[in-house]
Amino acid sequence: MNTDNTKSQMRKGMLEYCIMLLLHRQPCYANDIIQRLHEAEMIVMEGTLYPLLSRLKKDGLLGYEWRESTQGPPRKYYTLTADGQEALTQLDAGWEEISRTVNFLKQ
Amino acid sequence: MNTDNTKSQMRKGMLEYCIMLLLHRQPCYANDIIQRLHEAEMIVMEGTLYPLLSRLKKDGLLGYEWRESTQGPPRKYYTLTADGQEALTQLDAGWEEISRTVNFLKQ
DNA sequence: TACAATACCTTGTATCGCAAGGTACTAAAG
DNA sequence: CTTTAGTACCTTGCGATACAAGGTATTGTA
Repeated sequence: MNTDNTKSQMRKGMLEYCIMLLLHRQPCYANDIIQRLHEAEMIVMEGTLYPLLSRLKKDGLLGYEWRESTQGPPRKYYTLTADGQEALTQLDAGWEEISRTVNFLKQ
Repeated sequence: MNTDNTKSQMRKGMLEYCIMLLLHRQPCYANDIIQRLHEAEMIVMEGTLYPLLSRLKKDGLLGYEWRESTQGPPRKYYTLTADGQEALTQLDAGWEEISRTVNFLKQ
């Protein structure tokens, strides 16, 4: 079997939650997010992250501001909006529910 | 925002894991699975479950046997194969990893 | 024989993660 | 001034999945 694929599927949707958890603490730009999630043992690809950030921005959950960089082009620093905070609260509940379900099934 | 969709996405892939956790304990047929997962607060649709069971069967993770029913047509009772047990162990590790990641990000 | 209940399965749609590739800006080297 | 390397942002095409809706087959009862 290809458990890698299944594990990848298990991460689906979790990414959105993890990114919002991250931005809840501090503004980040794309490479920040990739690196910090990597430290948390969650691998994210660029091709996954950018469309996700754009979607959350479009849904009003994220905002961003441009900041200059000393070593290259300017960066988009994303932050949680008020709606984003509220959505995060609901996703916290969703995570708790999944967690309860798994622990219940595992006994 | 539509957090329902996000929650649905968060469950993606988890379903496979939860079903295997369930079958690890006892053989079940489709409606058993739907009902037991419902008790564990995880909603599954028929149109989701049947293709998933077929796929796991095809991958050699599940086997099944027909059993007569006193109230209707016979039922397919699915069980975990040896390969399925092994895959379940790997998925346990995957779940632990995700769980660690989320808890790390939540501090 | 007709009908309802149960059980299994298929098709079409939307969404997502990912690999690959592309564009634009900055700074340093020639 | 031009070229090159590095950084940052974004898009396209593909495979996989959950779900809604609809279909088929078997059983028992009226």
